[in-house]
Amino acid sequence: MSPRTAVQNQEVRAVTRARLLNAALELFATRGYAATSVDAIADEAGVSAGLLYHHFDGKAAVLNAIFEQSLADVQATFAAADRESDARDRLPALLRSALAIVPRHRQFWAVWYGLRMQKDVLRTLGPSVAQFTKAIVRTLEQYLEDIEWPEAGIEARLLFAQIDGLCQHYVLDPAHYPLERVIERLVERYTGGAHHANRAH
Amino acid sequence: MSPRTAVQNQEVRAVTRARLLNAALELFATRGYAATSVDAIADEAGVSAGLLYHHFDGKAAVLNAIFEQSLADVQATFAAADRESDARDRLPALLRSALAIVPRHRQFWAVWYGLRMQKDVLRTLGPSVAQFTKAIVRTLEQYLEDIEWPEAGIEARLLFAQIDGLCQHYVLDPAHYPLERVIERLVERYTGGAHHANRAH
Amino acid sequence: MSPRTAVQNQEVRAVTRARLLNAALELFATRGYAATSVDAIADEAGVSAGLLYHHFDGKAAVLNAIFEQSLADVQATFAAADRESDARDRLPALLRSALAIVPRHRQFWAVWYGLRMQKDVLRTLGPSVAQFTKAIVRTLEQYLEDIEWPEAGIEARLLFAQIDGLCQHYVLDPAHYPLERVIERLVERYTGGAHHANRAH
Amino acid sequence: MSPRTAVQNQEVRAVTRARLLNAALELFATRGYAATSVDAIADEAGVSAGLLYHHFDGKAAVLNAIFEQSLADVQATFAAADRESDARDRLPALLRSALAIVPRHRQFWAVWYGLRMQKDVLRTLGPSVAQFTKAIVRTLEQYLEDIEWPEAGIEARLLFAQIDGLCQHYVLDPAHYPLERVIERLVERYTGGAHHANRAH
DNA sequence: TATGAATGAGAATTCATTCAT
DNA sequence: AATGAATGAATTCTCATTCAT
Repeated sequence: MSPRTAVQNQEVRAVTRARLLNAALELFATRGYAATSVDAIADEAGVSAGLLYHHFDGKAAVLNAIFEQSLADVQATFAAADRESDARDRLPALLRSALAIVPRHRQFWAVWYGLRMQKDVLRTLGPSVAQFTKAIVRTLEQYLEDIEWPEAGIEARLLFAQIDGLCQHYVLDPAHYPLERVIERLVERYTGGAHHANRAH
Repeated sequence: MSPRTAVQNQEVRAVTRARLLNAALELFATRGYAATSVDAIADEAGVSAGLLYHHFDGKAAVLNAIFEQSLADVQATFAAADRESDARDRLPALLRSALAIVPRHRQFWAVWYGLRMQKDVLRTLGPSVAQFTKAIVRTLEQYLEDIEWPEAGIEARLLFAQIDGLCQHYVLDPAHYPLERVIERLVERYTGGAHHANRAH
Repeated sequence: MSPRTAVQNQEVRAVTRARLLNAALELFATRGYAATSVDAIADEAGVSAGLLYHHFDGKAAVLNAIFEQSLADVQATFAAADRESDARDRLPALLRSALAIVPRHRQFWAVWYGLRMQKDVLRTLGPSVAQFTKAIVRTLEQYLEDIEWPEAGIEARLLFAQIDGLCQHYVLDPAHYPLERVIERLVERYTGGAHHANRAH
Repeated sequence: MSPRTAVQNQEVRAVTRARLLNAALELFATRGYAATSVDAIADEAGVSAGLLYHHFDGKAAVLNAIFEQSLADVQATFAAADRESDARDRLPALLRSALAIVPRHRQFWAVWYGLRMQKDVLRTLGPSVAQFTKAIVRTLEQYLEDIEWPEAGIEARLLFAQIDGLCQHYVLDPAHYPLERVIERLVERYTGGAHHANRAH
């Protein structure tokens, strides 16, 4: 009774949706959310602007979908670190998982860093996004306390600053940023007797 | 026709210009550059939108002026650290100067962090802005080499990540961020035998 | 390919068509013709928007079909009054038939009253619709002349105004409008010696 | 300090506003509210579409302004009838004032009649508009009771139906409608001993 | 210097309609 | 017969910018 089968339709829809999301992600990342027009997204995706509205309620909904998509992956990865049985392994695991996440979601991070200063936009993105930053600091602080790092509260701020900062610097110039070496250096600092002796020599 | 003297006019001009810049800074910081209208800036400044065009060539020029204003101060402050005679004092001086700069230019940093992922905007801001980030990393690397820090290249990345990251985290929540303590912790890490022992014990 | 017989298909077609017309009537009546989208009609009818185009040439054709459907009934009812053998019975018969027609076509009247001021829409609805109003006045005038009502031309205007007006007022609030009593009052006025006493002479 | 004087500006603004309102009234009346585009209004007014938004919040606000403008005049005229000292004069005064109002606001009535079936539009027009019809019926009923007309409640419905209906029929064809004679006939009916003779006895 | 009316280009969004299946 | 993905034109609205005064 249906022209295409339901499955075929679902596939077509999924493909178009993915193309729109990719196009939007690309443009939001390079031009910024506010400076990207719906027309430009549709163009980049190779479809008409009207079609975007069959898939999303509007530009804001596209942004939302991007966040849902990427944050789910990010949180899943962080959750994996949390399942390490030995407390000493959690921080390295988390740091190394960042090494994997950041390049995989390079454009998403560009969007995120371009928006996170604007509270009105964040408000439209649901509470989990707004709390994202705070949640990470709390996790880091817990990990540091678990390995009895002194002044864990302050150190957590510094550690988070390092992760956040290097993530951005990588995103700004992924071709040249020595992400792996920087993260390994970071792992060293927070590993084993590392907090007794800062250098591995 | 004009009841004002030339000098009075100059004063009025300067005041209006400053009001426009402050208004723009405030709005760019909270709403983002692209999402801020010229009308909104003029409104916030308490003048007509038309008047903005007597002071600036357009919205982009206002952004430019904001960068000139703030970057000049930032660079002057960093230059002061550079004049420390003892190489060991330069890094602490630079870190502590950040402590002063960041709160003073809180809104500027919000604008900067909201824009720096967008290469097209940066291009309109002149080459000095685009090179800003790289220049700082080079300076940091130099300072670390001066104190014979091993792997200064990688460490400079981490150090910059920390500075950049904490600056943003402060800007995101200035009321609660323990900026001073975080920076002092940072100074400790990079002072004296600090690179031998990461903790102050 | 087709598991239905031709007869079954015809039945299904008729049902779908009726559902579409009902849905359109409902929506045109409450939102107005121009403000009702084809999608909304299809939704309300529980079919896809595409299917509407298998039954009608477009949105305007749906409106046309609604008019054909309802006007046919209206004119048939009025024609019945015309067949009264006694001239004195015609007017009461017509008035009482209105009592029956109006509630039966409540939504149609809402559409009609919402559109009849717009000459461009009327033009697309065929000449019979445009002449509808004038035809009724002529009939009323004839009926009044038949019972030798003085100034039948002017009185026909007033009588039509009453019919038209009460029809609208009923449609605006069918739950509370005392349609029957109002019409009976109207019948009284135009019955028996009423028009002798009715004038101030 | 201002380029044009404040008064000059006010005049220019008022002129443009009036042109927009006239253009909108004209188009709403002939094409209907929903079918009239903002572009068409601006075109008809001889200004750019953007300018409309310097004067009104949007299309709905234009409609609102039209209602405010016309309803104020209508209600003022009806209020004048209410000030007649002799109860017997009130109804004739009200009827004759309609004779004056209707042609003066011909287009407004076309808009009103084209919209009043759509409750969602009315809701945007403020409560006074929604209650407009009911308020008139109540007034008419009161006037009829004052002159001891029997069954004033039902008669008020009929009287209102007549007024409303003839108003519409006039609006539909102002060039040929014998408005004055119809209203005089109406005045006769409700004047003097008419209501004694008017009943079917 | 300053205003604010005015514009035109472009933004987001809606919608009647088509068409492959 | 029926679906729903897709389109393109139109619609509402925003906004940077100009200009007469």
